[in-house]
Amino acid sequence: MPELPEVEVVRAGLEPAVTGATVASVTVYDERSLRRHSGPSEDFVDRLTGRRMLAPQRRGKFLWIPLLTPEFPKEALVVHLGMSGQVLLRDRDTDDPLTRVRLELDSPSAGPAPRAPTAHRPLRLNFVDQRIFGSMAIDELVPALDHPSQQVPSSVSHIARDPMDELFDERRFFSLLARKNTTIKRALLDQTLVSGIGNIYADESLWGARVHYEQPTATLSRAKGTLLLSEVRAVLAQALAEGGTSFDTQYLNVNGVSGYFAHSLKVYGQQGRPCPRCGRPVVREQFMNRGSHFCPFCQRVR
DNA sequence: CCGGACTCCTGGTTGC
DNA sequence: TGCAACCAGGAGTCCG
Repeated sequence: MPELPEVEVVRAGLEPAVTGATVASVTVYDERSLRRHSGPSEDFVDRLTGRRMLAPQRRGKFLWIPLLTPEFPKEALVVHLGMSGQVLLRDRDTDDPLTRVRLELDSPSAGPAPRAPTAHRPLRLNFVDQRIFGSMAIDELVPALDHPSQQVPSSVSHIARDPMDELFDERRFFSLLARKNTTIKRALLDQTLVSGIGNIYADESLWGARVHYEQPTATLSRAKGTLLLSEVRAVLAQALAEGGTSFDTQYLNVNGVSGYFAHSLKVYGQQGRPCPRCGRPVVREQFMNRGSHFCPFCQRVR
């Protein structure tokens, strides 16, 4: 479900509430949500309980909260929302259906309620996930391959930087596009080439750049590639500014509020409706076992 | 290396 | 109205 803008909305929403917070207790309601954790759920609970949290970080669609140890942060709580995951910040007496993991926190300041003047207030973090494709895990932090003074969870180190990241390696991206024998939408969805893009924003960006999803990357001109990357950035930035895309209550921010970008979608889910540029009908085709939405007139393989 | 099939799941929507 | 089929923002593995 959630792509970069939605995950970033969650990260930013968590930041003021969890930075400096202490984990008072952890309850695992469904062990399947710990599939990516390398030990039993007791190990997950033990390694999280009593720890202090640092500022949440993100790479692509992966989110993590470094955990302070007496020495230095060397572990993090890694969260992936999968298709249907949510992180909700609640008062200590609020329940959410489909909560798979719950953390009770002592938060230093702000939360969903009006700011309390007291130094520490109780806060509940509910990890909600209908389909259980998302996960929580405690993972070791390792130096980032391209920037060893930064740390990333070991399970995230193979993920490329996202196109909004200052250290995104544009030269590497274009050189891989030129070298690989694949098509452009596959490449946009390949999180080891560029991260954060999912099915919605891939379709929206390709429409913006007038590129067909099956355009071979090797024959994509450098000018088109540059245009496409700028469309990706523009679409992600606008979606972030609008709080992400919510079709229903499947995606909500940490306060349970929907995003507005669904109103701005040009082709995703718009099959049969007129292309906003040329007026011809938007088409949906099956691709990679999911839908690809595009305008056959504006977007052609060339 | 590449692509397709298949896996992990639940619940809302669609269509007969 | 009832129920089955279909659909969904992701990502990993395996096999040919």
